[in-house]
Amino acid sequence: MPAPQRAPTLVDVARAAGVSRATASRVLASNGYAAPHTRDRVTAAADRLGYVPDPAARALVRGTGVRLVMVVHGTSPRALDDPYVDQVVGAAARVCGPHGVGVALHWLPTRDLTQLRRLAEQRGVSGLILVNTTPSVLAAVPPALRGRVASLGVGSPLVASFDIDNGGGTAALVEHLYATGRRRIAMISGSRWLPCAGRSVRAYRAVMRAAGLPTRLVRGDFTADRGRAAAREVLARWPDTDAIVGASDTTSFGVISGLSRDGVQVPGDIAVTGFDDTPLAAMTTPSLTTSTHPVAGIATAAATAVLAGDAVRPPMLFPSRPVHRMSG
Amino acid sequence: MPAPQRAPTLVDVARAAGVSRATASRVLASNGYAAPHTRDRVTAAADRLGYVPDPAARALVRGTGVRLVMVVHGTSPRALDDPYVDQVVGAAARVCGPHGVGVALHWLPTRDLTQLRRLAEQRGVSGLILVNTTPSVLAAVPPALRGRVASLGVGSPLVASFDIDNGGGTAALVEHLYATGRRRIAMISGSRWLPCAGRSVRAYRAVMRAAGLPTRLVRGDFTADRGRAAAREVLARWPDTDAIVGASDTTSFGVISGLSRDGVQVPGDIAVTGFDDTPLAAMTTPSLTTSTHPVAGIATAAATAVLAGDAVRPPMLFPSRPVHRMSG
DNA sequence: TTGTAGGCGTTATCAA
DNA sequence: TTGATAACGCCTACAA
Repeated sequence: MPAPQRAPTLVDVARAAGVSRATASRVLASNGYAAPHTRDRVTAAADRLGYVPDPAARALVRGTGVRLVMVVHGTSPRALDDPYVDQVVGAAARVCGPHGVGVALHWLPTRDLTQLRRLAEQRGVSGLILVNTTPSVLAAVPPALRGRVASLGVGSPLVASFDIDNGGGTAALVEHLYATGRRRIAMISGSRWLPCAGRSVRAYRAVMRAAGLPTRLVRGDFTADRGRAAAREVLARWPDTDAIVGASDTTSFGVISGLSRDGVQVPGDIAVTGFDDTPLAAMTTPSLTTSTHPVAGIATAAATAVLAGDAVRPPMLFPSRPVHRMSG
Repeated sequence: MPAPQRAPTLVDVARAAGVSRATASRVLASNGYAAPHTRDRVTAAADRLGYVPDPAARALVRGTGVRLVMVVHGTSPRALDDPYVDQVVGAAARVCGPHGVGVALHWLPTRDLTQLRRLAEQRGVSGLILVNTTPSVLAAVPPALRGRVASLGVGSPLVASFDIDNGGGTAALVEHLYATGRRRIAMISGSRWLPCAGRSVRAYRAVMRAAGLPTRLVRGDFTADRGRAAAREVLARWPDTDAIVGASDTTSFGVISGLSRDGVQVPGDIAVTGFDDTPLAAMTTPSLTTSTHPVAGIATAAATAVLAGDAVRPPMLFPSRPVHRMSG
């Protein structure tokens, strides 16, 4: 038993199994030929020695990178200061260990989408996951990234999409409000430039039209502050409003906070719904009716696909399911 | 202009600068000698070519790993399902890119602390950051990790500590409650096994003793559900309680939710304080008085230290500053 | 089916 | 102060 401390390397395994490096490598990593008997001996030796391939060496020779970059698009670096981003990074970081890679977080300025090209060219980058994807971002994705880029949002023929069915989720909430007697339903939307926000708005419009009701739309930006202000705008323009659909939980927390400061009862006077099912949606008073999304599951799926180098498949739509609580 | 697509390598830089690989390497990475003139030429060439060292090659030859592992200690994998963990991972992921590494997330089961040894032996692991650190975890840290392990919590001679001044923060909150007239102050603590929870409890005890008041202590576990139940326990045992100090915001959200369901007014009847300044502490009704912590800053400091391979320094205590809102 | 040999991009140890 | 040169651990033609 020599080398007591050093981590076992491929040569150690090969020697222990009585084969050459190449054979051991073939069995352990590549899909090359190997006699069943040999295969067994090698895997047995690897297990016994607790062999773990060195990701650096592997990445070097294979030309694959060593880190998965989470690319968050936004106008300022503050785009990274978002619990949603953290959650997504956390989920990706969970699936990275076994692949011998890690997650890095990068802000992609709206002003300089060419950074995408630079990221793609970097050796060391095994793949990209796009967050807050817009059509312009998709357009800026260099072809060299094919097979190792995914989007948590809209996709393209080049970029695999792992998205939430915002339309369906919003529609379900609006229909729920209608079913519980609300008729003067307003919506506070998300940022104009985000495709997913557009889908929500369209769904809201569609349901209202189908019900023969007029729409009441105020632009928001996913922040609570804007939600608070927007709620007042709604009341100023349409004082008889009896429900407000927020584009995000955060928006709706702001809405409720603004309303209650103005002495408006929720849900007595106005019902409020959120979107996302933030952990604390269940904790507030009143608790927030919202739509829940398997965020971690989505990020996990995207990371797994990128790490596996899967071919681009048709967009994957994850469900948005309503959660009925006290606020609406 | 040959090789239009391939990322520039060290040879390219060397050739462009008219020096040898070794010299280029010395200038760009190591601290070796180089004539000022040479140095300039090499850096200029590197800039012009947009040279970025291949982290894999570097890690391979230097024996340094390629990922930073965030090790979260807990009894079940659900220890990873925590916004705090996500936030910490996100912060670390932000500082990783420039170093050519990424973050992986790993659950360290209380039952099997020997996993730490296995992690330490893995090539590919450049360093560890411990979360939810306990003395037993510290004891299980193998010496081989010296210089590349940090703890977000208690430390040891081997493990650098980046911690929050829970004691100071809690004391400030309790003193604030006292200053605003509360005298029958109860505390709902955190999990018994977490050192930081112990510090909070001690601080609470100390302030109460100094004020000549009896303590009212109920054990919590940082969850909202437990907070709700614990609030009722407090009321059952000490019906005249006029303030409750929660060990975490989540605990306190549960407390408030429980109290308001029982018709108790916050802060009218009972003041409630949290701990952590969760994003939504400001959004709830009533908004939560709590203590704020530079979590991202702490994680950033820890990650930076580990990536730099800093020597172990005395524990670094980050401030816990009270935020006065509506609940207390 | 297996082994030999060369190379991936860097760094570090020597001489020069 | 600089330049050859030998690793680092692994994969993959190619040859046997």
